[in-house]
Amino acid sequence: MMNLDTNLSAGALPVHEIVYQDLRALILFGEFIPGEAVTIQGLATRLSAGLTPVREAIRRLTAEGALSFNDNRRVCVATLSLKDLEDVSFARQLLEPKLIFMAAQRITDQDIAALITLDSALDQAIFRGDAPMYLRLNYQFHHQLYQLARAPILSALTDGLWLRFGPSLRIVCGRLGTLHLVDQHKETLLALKAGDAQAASDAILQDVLQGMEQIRLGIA
Amino acid sequence: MMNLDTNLSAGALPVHEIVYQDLRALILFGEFIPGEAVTIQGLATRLSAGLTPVREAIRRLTAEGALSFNDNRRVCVATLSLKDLEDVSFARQLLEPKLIFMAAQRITDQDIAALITLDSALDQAIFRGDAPMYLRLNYQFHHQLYQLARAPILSALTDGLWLRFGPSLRIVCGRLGTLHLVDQHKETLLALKAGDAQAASDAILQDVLQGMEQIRLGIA
DNA sequence: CAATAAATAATTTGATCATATTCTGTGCAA
DNA sequence: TTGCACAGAATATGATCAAATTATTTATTG
Repeated sequence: MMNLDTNLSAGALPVHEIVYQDLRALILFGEFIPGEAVTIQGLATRLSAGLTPVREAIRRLTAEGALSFNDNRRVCVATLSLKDLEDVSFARQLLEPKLIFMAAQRITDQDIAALITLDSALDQAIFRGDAPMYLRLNYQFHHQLYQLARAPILSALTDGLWLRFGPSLRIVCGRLGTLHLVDQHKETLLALKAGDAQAASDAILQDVLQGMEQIRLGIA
Repeated sequence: MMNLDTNLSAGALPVHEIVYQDLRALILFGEFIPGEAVTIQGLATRLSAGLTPVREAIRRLTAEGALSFNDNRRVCVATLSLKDLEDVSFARQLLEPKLIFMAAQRITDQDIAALITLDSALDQAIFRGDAPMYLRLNYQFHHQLYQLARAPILSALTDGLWLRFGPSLRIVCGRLGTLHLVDQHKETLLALKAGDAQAASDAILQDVLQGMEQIRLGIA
């Protein structure tokens, strides 16, 4: 007899995929401390999964630089040195404006409306001091723009960079209230509405620089 | 009694690591056709390994964009569209010169000597028409330079790009004899010897452009 | 005797595999 | 065309063994 819980054809995701996404989110939104040990069995228990799927998810995130595989064969959350951060920052400065430039050329009014909604929610989260939500929405804002660029490889590269500094975001959370910065998202949205790809690209560059600087202050 | 085959303390690599490296090399040096199906069991047999380690290696290479995970849950060697190639090329043009610039600032005479040896072997391979060896040595030449830059994150990003166009290199092999191009490796080495980081960086950019163009011609 | 070092035991964790289950596509029959 | 059975493949689990860490005990030395 067919198990009723079984995922049927359409939206069925393998467990290793789900574990990957869950673990990815945990890392991306500062739920882990940089350098923290990650055990296979621990994750299997925490996420109610078998060892093999967890193992697969861990290898994947290791390949993306979110986790590091030690000589002991143990895995821990990657740490980000100041030097590393500069490299991440360098790459983001090159990739992200390009992506936004590409996105700007094919963005629709509907897309822009969605981004505005997202950005409003983001403002709310800051106002409420809801750090976890802020981190999620801020990532989403950028991620949505990457998607619009229709450049899967560049998107993947840039997305991957977030995993590098994700664990360090935990520190930024504390500063949430003290962020009295020029809101580059608003600038970006204005440029997008005006159809000015270069201005949007420039605004995002400023946003990236601001973001990277916040992290630098955090880990310095 | 102790199994004699057992890997002992020192240089023991887990099977999943070995499988990863083997599979990576197969992909990187054009042993697979773009789009070719890759089965877990097939690889396990081919590489004399169990299913779990193979599975882990596959997930890792999927994360790096060398393999693609279909909706069917089947895995195949990633294909590279012209659009994809442009993105890879864009990223390489930004990252690789930077890496070589960094490398040039800390390179030693000994390092340069090693690169010259490598490059000579490369010339020999071209002369002999030994395509597989050419591919390996060409990658090694670049990879060595990445290492010298001491920028693990940028190196990893750039290394990852090779996996994207690796499967397409198979086509370049046929042209080996017809490559009457200015040898940018020699230019790079001269600049490195002269301690001119900018010139080395420029020379590598030319090499990247040449390489990407060869692939473009191949897949067009 | 106290303090440190060495050895050993216990526990945790990782690696791998054999096996059972589920999924996907295909061919056949109604 | 639709439904159903079958083969090939992927998925997932738990068992088993090996390696590494931690805790404990014992020995040694000043």
